[in-house]
Amino acid sequence: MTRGRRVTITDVAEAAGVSRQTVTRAMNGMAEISDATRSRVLEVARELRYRPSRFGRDLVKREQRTVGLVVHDLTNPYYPELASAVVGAAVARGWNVVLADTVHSRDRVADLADLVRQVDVVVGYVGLNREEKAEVFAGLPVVEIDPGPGSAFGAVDLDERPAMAELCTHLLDVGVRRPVALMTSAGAERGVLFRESMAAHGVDVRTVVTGQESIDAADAAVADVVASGEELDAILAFNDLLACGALKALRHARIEVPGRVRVVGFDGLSLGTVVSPELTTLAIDMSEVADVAVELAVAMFDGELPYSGDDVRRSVTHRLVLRESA
Amino acid sequence: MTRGRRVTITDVAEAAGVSRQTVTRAMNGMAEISDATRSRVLEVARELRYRPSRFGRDLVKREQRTVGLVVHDLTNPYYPELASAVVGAAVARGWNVVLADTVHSRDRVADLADLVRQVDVVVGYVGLNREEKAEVFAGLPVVEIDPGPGSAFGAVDLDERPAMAELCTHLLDVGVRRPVALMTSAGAERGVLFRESMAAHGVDVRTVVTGQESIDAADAAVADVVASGEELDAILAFNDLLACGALKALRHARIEVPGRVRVVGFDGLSLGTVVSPELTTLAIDMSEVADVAVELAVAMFDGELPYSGDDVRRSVTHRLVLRESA
DNA sequence: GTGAAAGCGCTAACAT
DNA sequence: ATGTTAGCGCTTTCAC
Repeated sequence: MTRGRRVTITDVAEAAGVSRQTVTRAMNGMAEISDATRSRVLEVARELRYRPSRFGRDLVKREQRTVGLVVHDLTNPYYPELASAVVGAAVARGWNVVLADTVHSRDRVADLADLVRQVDVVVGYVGLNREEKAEVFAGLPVVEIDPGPGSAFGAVDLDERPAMAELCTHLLDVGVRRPVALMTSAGAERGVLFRESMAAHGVDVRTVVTGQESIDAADAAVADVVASGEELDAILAFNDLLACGALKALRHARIEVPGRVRVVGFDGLSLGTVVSPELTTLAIDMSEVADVAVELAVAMFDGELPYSGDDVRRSVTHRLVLRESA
Repeated sequence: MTRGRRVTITDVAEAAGVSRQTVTRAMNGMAEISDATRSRVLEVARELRYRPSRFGRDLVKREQRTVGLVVHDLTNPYYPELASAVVGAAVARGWNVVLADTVHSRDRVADLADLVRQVDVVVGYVGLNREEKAEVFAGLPVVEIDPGPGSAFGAVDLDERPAMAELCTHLLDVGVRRPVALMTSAGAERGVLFRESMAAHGVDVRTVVTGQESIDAADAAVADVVASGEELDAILAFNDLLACGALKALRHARIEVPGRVRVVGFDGLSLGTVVSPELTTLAIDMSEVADVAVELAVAMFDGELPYSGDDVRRSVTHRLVLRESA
């Protein structure tokens, strides 16, 4: 049972009294071999617990392609939906996916450098600063998702503007006048955009900051607002997660949704259909994001596109999904 | 921009006028090289867009280890929590994770056979029949999660009994007399166990079958029961997903939870804390499951354990987590 | 149908 | 500090 030297094709060849090529033929179900020797070789291989080394094989075959998917935390429901879509897009193109999250990482730069050595392209939420990225990803096709302006790599940008405009119209139509933006940080782009859009219609948005991106933080923050007695008739949350937190707080305060307060999330996760009332949300189509990202990465890898610049930026547009909560 | 022959270490060596070994030294930040040549080589490498082949490297270094994680559908929140935990357990041991789901797969046997060629061990929910498994995984360390009796591989069994006993005591204590088991299929083990446990206390359990493992199916099934006017005071769902569906149906029917009907889920997903009321559930510790599974797989790979038999079966125990819904 | 030779791209070990 | 040699485990010619 102790692990010795790895069993190689040569061991099998010797044990079976044939050449290594014959073993290859047997293992890979190739044609030019008699049934007799094939089964004999297979038998020996099994006895020896022989498993072909993927490294030797891939080195010569060179058709093995894998994308490294980097997400922050699979425990945040946004990332699994992305991961699922990326796996789908990748397998459709015959690529493998190796998964890395940054939440389990003590040293992001080192761990990503490790990942980089195992994959042909990287896709996802990389989350390093400019210099670190340049160092870690030198020479590798990378497609960042929603990286903000000035990415030095490929990028899939998420465009919230049209949906945001639509949302504001809807909110104003139904009489919203005291909306709150529930954001993880004061500077969050989504919050700023909401504020500006509503301001254009003469409506003030108060921003409430949760600090953390968690349901509990959102729950607590909204509970505070409610307790303060301040009027509000709508909440636009940073994402669906925070929106769910808002829902919880309002439910505890016995405030009707959407009757008295409308709640809107961001992302369009399936999570939004789990809760009650179901979440109205500014949704992104994850399969589109994944498909565009993988497509871009593959094209970069194939040398059909450069590794940076406008040619490798794409945009995917949010859309307003009206469900029950607003 | 068209992709030619791959740039190899030899190309860089020639272009820089040094030996391949020197290129290796430069690329890998090794010691025995002057700063001058190092930077010259690096410069040439960058110009040529040289990236070392991981296959050549891994073939000689032989320290690259990866676990194949097989899940059914990342869109089902159970699997991401598992995936997150497995990634954590794997990186802690210096292993990579390649992710495969079976929902995107047209031909499970073929796709898993592909996966098998890229990994050193397989962990997860494999979902093939006996013969297919034997064929696909011949000679590979495999750890199945919750495979049921008679697995031919390593296994992490999930033991629901203690928590189930505790749950029944609790339910009876609070006066439950007309419980319903909300299951995906009539034969589901969890349902059977619940029925038996309650029967031991003289309480009948009615089983309601959803067919599908989805919130909507559960919602519809429970709505039916409610509409039928039949009395019920508790629902034990097959998992947290179905429990959320039950919650939705009850909310629409304006039936108080836990006031009039208690609802209990299974798995202990974080999903259960998103909904309101928060879900009471028979929870499994995913990090424990993942850790045990990866540990087992690694030990099998290292030749410290056999590939099947009682030595490679472990058990992880559910526990009752009382939250708001029961 | 089978084997011998050559080589995939890289690094370890041993020169110099 | 740099180069040479050998070889990782496999498959692809190309003989026979």
